[in-house]
Amino acid sequence: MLQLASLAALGCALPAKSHPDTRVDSREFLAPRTVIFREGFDAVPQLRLTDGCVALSRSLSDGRRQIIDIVGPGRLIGLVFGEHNRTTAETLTYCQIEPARELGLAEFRGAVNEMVLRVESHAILLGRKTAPERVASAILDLADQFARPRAKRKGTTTFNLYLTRGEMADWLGLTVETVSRCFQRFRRAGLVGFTDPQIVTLLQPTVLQAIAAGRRQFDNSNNL
Amino acid sequence: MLQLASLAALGCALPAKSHPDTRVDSREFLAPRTVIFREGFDAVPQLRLTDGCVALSRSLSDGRRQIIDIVGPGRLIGLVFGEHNRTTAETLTYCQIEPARELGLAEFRGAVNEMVLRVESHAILLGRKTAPERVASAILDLADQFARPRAKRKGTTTFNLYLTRGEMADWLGLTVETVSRCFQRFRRAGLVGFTDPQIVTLLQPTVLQAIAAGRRQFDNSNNL
DNA sequence: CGTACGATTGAGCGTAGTCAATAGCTGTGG
DNA sequence: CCACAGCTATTGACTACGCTCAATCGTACG
Repeated sequence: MLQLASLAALGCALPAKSHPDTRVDSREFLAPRTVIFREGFDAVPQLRLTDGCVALSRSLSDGRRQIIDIVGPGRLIGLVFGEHNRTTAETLTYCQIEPARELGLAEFRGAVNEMVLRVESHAILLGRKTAPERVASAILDLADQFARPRAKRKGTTTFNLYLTRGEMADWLGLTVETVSRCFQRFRRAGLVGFTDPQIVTLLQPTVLQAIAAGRRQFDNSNNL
Repeated sequence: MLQLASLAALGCALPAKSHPDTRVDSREFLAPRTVIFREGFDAVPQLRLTDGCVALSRSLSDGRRQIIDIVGPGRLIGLVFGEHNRTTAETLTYCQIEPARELGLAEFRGAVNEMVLRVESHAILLGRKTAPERVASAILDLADQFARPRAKRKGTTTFNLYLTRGEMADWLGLTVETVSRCFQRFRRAGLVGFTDPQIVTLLQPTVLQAIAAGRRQFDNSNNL
């Protein structure tokens, strides 16, 4: 029960009752690994993710998959400008979503800007960063999206890494094994801590930031 | 003079007079390798590329560069939704640009959709495709954007590959050498033809499409 | 209790990167 | 006119990062 206890401690998006069909607050909870909409299908109305974690992905015909973005609470999914969904959206946790109310122009521009900015940053990551740089970037991004503000204010940030190693791999353009090895290297170097593979603590965020940004002097130091 | 003759034959964006400061049609021609706007600087008004080829890129602090998109005639550059430019825009040829007139909603949505679609497709390419798959995808994309319609209607498509091997590498997340090797493999396999490295003819577009899409059976066949 | 799945770890391999040399072309200046 | 520098492309030899394959462990679940 470590898993569940940890989830609760971190404020994971678990429903009051654990049955996935439970409705809370007259809103629907979606179970983990539920497809919200699928790439290529008719566009779905804009949604706002109230709680949980969603992966947006695209696949090649032979099954190779690339997760384009990981979306945390508050952000929009299904920003579609054409007739069809560009990506598949899949929940990674219990999720609460609601139809996005009409957006003001400024808010809309902000949401579009954030989305494009993130995809473009991810393109640099995929095209030009090494495996440890990618994993460090990912850990920091997820901490930023999913660590509770209260936890962040204290010295050490701990958060739930909703993604499996396989999903991290599909996000970062790596394999499961490489992601796992990078995590272990970071742990041995004292940069992050975890007992359960999903519950991660940032121990040296500054060093992680340096690695994520590609400042190479940190690669060989810190007994990596 | 092969270079210049070929450029002219393909309708490259050369000014009537070769001096870069020449003005034609009361519009400005920008010389190749001119920076139009720079990443992080104050946002520039929307521009339409009338003629030529522009690269949008971002860089890491140590100089590693990722070209996010290659823009051909008719498309917009400087679709900015925030206060600062997300990317650097640099001409790769003589270019003609003009302020984009006010866009209708439908047109705007279309432009945004195309932009996001392209970046997301590029993310799959960077994260999940092999080097030959990337190069094949790039060749087809550039043929689509830069081959003249007249040339396309005939059996064989020939076009000017405005990018150097180095720029291809920065676009595809590879190195100069790997790009060059892929081009040579494709040439030996009879998929593309070129004497000048910039002037490329598609000889077996169907096979290139299959490789670009990642249908693996084509990798070992066709004496690659 | 058995099956399934995720994570980890090791051994070996292969794709793409690094380093280096060369050729070809362009533009410059003596 | 030629020598030279600078740049792009190509090619070869070697390296190494990350992938593949395989085995093991722990936990969840029916």
